[in-house]
Amino acid sequence: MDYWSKLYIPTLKETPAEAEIDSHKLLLRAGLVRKIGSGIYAFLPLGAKVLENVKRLCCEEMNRAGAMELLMPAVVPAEYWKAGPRWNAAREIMYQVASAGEKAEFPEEPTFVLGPTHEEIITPLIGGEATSYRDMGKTFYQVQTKFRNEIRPRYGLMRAREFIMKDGYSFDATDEEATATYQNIAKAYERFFARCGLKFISVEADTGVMGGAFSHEFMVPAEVGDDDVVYNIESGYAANVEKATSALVPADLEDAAAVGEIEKFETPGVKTIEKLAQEPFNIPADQQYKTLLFVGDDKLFAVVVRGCDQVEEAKLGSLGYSLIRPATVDEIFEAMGAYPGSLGAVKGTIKNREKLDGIFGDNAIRLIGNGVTGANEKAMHLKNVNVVRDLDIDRFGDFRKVQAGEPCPVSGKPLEIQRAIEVGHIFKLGTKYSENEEYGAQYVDKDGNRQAAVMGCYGIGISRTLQSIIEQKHDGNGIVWPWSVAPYQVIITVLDPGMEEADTLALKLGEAAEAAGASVLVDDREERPGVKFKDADLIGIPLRLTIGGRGLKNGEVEMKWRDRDEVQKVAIADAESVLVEGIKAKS
RNA sequence: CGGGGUGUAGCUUAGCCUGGUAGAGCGCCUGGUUUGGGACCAGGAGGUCGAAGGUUCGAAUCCUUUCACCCCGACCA
Repeated sequence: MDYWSKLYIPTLKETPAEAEIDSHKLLLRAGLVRKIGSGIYAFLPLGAKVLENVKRLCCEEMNRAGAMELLMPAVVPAEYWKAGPRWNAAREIMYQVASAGEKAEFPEEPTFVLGPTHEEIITPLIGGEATSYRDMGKTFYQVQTKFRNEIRPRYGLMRAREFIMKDGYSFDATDEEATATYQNIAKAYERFFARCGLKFISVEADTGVMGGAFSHEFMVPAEVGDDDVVYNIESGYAANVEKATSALVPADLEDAAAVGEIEKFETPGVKTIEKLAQEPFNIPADQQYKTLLFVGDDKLFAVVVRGCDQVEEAKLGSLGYSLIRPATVDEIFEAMGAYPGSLGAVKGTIKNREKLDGIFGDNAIRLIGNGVTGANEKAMHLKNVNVVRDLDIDRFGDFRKVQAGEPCPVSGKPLEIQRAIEVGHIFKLGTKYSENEEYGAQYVDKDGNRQAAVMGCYGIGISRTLQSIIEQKHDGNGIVWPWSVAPYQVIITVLDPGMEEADTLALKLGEAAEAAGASVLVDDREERPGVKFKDADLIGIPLRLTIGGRGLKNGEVEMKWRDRDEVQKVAIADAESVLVEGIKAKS
């Protein structure tokens, strides 16, 4: 049982100007965190308590799933990363650590880095010693501060440069066992997020730089999220927009026959899809081919989509390049002989075709059949361009961003899109990290053959989950903590501290609540009642017990749940049993 | 990295255009009156106006440089 007057809970009446979204404002106003720098936060005592609660729930569910907690270093020798498969892609987000002291050096190549994630550490750590098939079927996890040089930290703990993460890693002997482990952890994740009181959905996700066979994200629907989730409730289909597909292009679609010879026509001043869609040309965007150039691992390539579609850059990952960026205007001109706005992929019109490592066509352009595209000449376009006959496509694939209303790939019903916060992400990695002989993780199977362990990795943003709970559980008065993570579960608001009868009753009921398993905060401050009620609401304690002189005179105390409006008056004689009953119902 | 914006007391901010003793509200401290949803009165503490340089008799205010932070975009495991 803690007494407010002995604690440090600096609540704020006014919102600091730095906070934009409700959960960030409440983190600050309720005295949970304070900013130290951009994307760098300190947890104050109350915030530390919630963090600990979220962490504990996570550990409980991981343990229940059979995983083992360990702890790896945050400062990591850079060789570990250099030996791994993604040093080039990942180094930009890693903070470097120089040697220390007066003779500190800051070499071009980092000596140490601050760990942004730990595949590169655990693979040699466990893989180097786990040498028998008997050592497989193990899952490890840790809860640790992670460091990532986010280009733009945002919204308090939502996207921070230093944050608390639970990261887990599994090693299995076979692909089937690895899939079973993956599904087992996915269930643990669902239990964890449910216990946090969150509404969430799990969606198919892009594997990104992490790589691997497949992946799911755990998403908390919220307008302030950074991701778009594509879903259909009836069919249960749900995927990150980076990964989502639709049934827009029928599987049995027959390619249109050519309708006539290609015709070049003048389009003075036309550099955009919209311009071409207007008078006097009137060519709808969905009848135009849009040609975009990218650079993948220093090689130029082109992607052709419909004029009305957007390229989903995450999907370009399937092309096999490890680093992709849009091409510059100069690079485009050198290859195509034209500038953006006049580009096209028609055979024979590209000035330096050999400079293009490939031309990739989105499946949906087949819906156009015969359409219009740039002539790779200023102010000229081509019509009657037939997909099969005329376009110089090396390979078709799914490269476009799905839009709301398109048919669900499972049910054909319209897809919906919802903003969401990514709080967890799991990957079935396969053997990407384990197959390397020197660095990786191999074991010897029953038949004496050397095999690469089949790995998985599993992340939960603990501090981000904390803020997501606030984002989803708050009202105009403050936070509404779920019982499971609340910093205190019961607050006893003593309106007349110093009145012996009130203090004695508070102590008695507080002890009873603790005996029933609840954590208790007694507000014994010399403040007016209004201040205490406002503060109790702001910091979001689930159950409030009010003891005041007026009530005592009538022989009663008040009980109020933070997430309900009604106030329950309870006779002092019954108070203990009613309180304990309420606590038992929650635990 | 591109675009926009802000730095004045613990928090919210006025003053800046048009240079002339740095102001208010909240919070804090003392005393008093209050006491069931962020009380009132009186008194008080707290600021090198983000930093450096310049112009000027004089700079929070004008100029230059720089740093930090916020928002949008790009990026994002």
